[in-house]
Amino acid sequence: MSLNISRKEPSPGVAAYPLSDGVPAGIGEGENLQHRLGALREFARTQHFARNEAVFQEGDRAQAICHVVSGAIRLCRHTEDGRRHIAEFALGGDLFGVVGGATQVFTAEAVSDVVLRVYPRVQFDRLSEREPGFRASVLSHLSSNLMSTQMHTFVLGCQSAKERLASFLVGLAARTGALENGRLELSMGRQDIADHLGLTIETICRAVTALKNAGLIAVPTTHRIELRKVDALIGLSGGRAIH
Amino acid sequence: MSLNISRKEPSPGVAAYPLSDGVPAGIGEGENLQHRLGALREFARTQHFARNEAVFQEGDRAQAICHVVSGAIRLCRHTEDGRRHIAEFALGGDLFGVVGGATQVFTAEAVSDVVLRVYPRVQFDRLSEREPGFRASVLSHLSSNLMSTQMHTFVLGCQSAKERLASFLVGLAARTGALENGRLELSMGRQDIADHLGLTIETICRAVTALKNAGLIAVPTTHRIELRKVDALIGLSGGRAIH
DNA sequence: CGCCCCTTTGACGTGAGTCAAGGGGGGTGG
DNA sequence: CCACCCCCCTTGACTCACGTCAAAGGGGCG
Repeated sequence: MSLNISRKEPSPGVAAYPLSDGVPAGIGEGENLQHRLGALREFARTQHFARNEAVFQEGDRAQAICHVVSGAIRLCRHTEDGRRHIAEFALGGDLFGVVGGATQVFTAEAVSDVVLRVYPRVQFDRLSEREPGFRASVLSHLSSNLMSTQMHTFVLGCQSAKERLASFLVGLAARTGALENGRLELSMGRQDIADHLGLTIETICRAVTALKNAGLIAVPTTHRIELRKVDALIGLSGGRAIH
Repeated sequence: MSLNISRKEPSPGVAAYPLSDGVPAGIGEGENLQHRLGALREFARTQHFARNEAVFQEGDRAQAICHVVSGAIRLCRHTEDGRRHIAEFALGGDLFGVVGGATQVFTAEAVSDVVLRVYPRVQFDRLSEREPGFRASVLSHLSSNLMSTQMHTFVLGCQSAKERLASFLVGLAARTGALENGRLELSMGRQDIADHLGLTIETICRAVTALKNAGLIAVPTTHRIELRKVDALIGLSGGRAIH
């Protein structure tokens, strides 16, 4: 298995490099992890969380694999002195809680009202022991995740505020299919974006304004962004999307 | 899945599968991936690379899994406008080239003179298809990698220059066993450290000087650092090591 | 209608980047 | 064995992007 990183499929989660096409990919294996979880549907339960409610905390015993049905989740860490880092946003279709040891590595909080499909880890682990194809899917999922995280690392290490914002918007658009029509729905607030990109909320605001003034985006409402010059945005982002 | 993460050495792991729940962390598996590669020894060849020589380039066809016998490798990306990001340093005993699709995601270059043990990917893939335990090791390896990368993301997103340097030194010390005696050998130059931490070489120099003046480290030679106040360094690093 | 929370903008401060000018160590050649 | 040179590291002076602090808008909901 070449640990192939599925480099295509826009919508149902996983996509790591939405922008780089071309590579004959194929984690063989056929189905993605979300799909395969269907095998555990009898063990799953559906749960609702209100905006800002915590699903689990860093350090909690890891007991659940979560599938976002609707809404958005932020996976983050807090430091004693109040800094916060958001590693990732899980959107509709995405999984979280998969990676880690016996305890959760991140705190998971609802960005907006959220519906989750929750699978017991015990069953999940059991299935991956029994079913090689399932484990392959896990591997593929992990692999995608790793690529995304490495992308993020690059963004944080090398890019300016405007570039980071462009990377974020393009990445989000690629995940939600908004690259087609340019209409992007932001479920998270400016502070969340800031903590994801290693910037402050004021800098995010100024970067948004700058992109708007440059005609690259329009901002009809705070939580809706229209991509007006996608190519320019992709250029700014360095041609590599975050997520 | 428990995808146990910690790279913590003593790995007298027991679990039959890394996915088994609740097992005390520590790369279970008994054997790690490096060890399991022994099964492919008949296909391996040993190669030498001089300082700054490239092992492969980003975009090359991915054909090899590499095991660092001695020396150090940097895994990096370049942008058109000359920025460079070093995702990771592979030190003696580490593997690289495992993750990715049909093409390399990173450029790999020798930081110092290097000896590699190179395994053909074809054989590697074949083995992981045949041998579930092997695939489990791959998964475990990936998982470690992901945790490291997420750590790195946190460092880049939240920390100041001095904190980043402390994180780097502590992480490196933890990997090389230098936490014991505090004697740390830096195979990479200041520019490499800068590109790894998202800073400039001048900022690295100033941060080194600052830590030195604060008595946290001593710098007998450019490439040797002695950790004088490990606790303080760990405190600065936020208590979480990079690698 | 009005409150509250989030966002936006402005004015100013600062940590890191940039530019430039020395050092110093190790390898090479004489 | 010494001396020179080259490359990298270090330091200083100045700039600038981003952070901080403060205050003024909105927009949604009671």
